[in-house]
Amino acid sequence: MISSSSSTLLPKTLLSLLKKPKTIPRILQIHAVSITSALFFDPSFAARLLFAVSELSPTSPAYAETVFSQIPRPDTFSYNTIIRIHAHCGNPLKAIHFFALMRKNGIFGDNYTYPFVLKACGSMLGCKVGVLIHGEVIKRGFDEDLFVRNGLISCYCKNGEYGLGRKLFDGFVARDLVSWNSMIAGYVDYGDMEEAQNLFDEMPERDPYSWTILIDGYGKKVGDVDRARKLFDKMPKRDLVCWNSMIDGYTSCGKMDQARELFESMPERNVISWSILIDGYAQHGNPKEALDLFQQMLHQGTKPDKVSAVGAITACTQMGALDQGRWLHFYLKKKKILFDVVVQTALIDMYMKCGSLDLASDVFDSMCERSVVTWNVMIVGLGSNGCGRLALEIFHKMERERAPMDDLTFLGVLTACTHTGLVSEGLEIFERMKSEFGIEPKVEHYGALVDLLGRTGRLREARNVIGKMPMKPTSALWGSLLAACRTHKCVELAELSVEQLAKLGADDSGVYVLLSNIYAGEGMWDDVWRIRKLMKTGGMRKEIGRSAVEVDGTVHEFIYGDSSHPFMQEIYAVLQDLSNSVVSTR
DNA sequence: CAAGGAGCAG
Repeated sequence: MISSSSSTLLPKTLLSLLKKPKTIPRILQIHAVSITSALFFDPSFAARLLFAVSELSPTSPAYAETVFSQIPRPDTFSYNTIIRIHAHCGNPLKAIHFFALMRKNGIFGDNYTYPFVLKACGSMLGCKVGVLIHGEVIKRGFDEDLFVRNGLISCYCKNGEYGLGRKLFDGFVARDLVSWNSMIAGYVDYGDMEEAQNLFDEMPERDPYSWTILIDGYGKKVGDVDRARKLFDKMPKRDLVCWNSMIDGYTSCGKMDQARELFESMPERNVISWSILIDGYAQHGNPKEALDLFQQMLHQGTKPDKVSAVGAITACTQMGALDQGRWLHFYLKKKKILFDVVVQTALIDMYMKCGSLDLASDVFDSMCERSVVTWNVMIVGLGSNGCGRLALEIFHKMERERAPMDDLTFLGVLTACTHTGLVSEGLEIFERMKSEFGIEPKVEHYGALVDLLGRTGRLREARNVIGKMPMKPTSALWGSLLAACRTHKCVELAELSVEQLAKLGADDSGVYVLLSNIYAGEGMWDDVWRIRKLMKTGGMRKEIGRSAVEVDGTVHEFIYGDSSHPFMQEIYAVLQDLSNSVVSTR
């Protein structure tokens, strides 16, 4: 038991306590005062503490940096430790930064340094830095070290230079399992399963890593999940990771039954196994099952992490299940699941799609860090809830804060403008999109522009947008022009749209229904009958419209023409009321 | 006086 400290502990005592990684978080908390004074009095204490922090899982890079800054004259070991932490936590730039700092201070590192640095290069910095490091490795005589050499292979392979990796691999006098595995992973990453399989067959011995690389490759890279399964069944010794990988192979191609079967027969599971399945159900249109599974996971005593939490939130979003979403939000807060940008963004999206603008805004306002996705979700959410002005406000806030934007930001703003009829504002932003923000409009943006103009009756301009856009117009573009023609009664452009849709092979029943409605509206009955006949001979049928909503935890489904819902009368009364009030506000 | 390279969820 760690006693709560009234007196200050000596650095030596603290260090002996820090030997057990599991208790470190508590020690950091309880003995914060002692640690501060130890940092002050014992010059080597910070270095030891830094190492202790690096052993934590999850590590806190921010805390590690604070500790690092307390080290008076960091040696190679301390630099290695801070570089390792950052490389491991996915901060490659930071890792390289400390590598550079080390060099600046006249320390050149040892053969322990390079594998960390190479990992950082491999993950995102590109192999140009890798090539530089390679030169450095040779210069310092570390090129005989297998750890370093394997690090180089993986760095090259992860940057698409698998040829360079292979050259290194072939030149090895000695290889170990990791050399083989790194090379095979390189081929799999590149999508060359044949070469990967060849190497795999040539291997003198294999471990679960080797098998998993191939299973994962067949399952996700090439979608040959049956081949992956054959390998899986042949494996002599299976570990947790390869089970998860196999399950993920099934979920990523939508074979949820097989995934579930495998999941049920697992000897042990971790939070990743649950997350894979939860997310799989959420991604493949079975959010109810995803939520059930999430509950099962809690029941079974597995603590959810950020990933599984996001999966469950997404499932709520898809079902429009506000109550369950709110409960989840509350639960995550209570259990102190880390709230990062991704989780919070998922919550905003959920609240928006459930129509709860206030709760969404609460989360948004409480965030100290926001990603592009966060802003986008906010803008899209406000727009689709009919608050175009508010969406524009968020966009302008983004501008003021110089937050990075992407194409989805603009798509969101344009759509928001369309829904609220803010034509001039939308046009202005479309103009500035390329000139000021340097973002090239895609087909979707032109589509939004056509919608924006079309819905307010500026059909000629909408048609000109389609005519002048730099890429080939898609069927969706003609479709929205057609829809606009229906609202604003323009037979000529409607016929043109249908003609173009037919050329693109996108003339489904809905298209002809629209056209015949337009004819009917203009009293052109001959044309109406012509279209109806055309539809009948073409074997087309109107698709049935349906929607679903959650109330008090129950999901209600509505199908066009179906009157089996117990509250049908009341529902229609409300609808009548709503349409009356819409008419009166116009 | 401690440490490194390869595989699974977003």
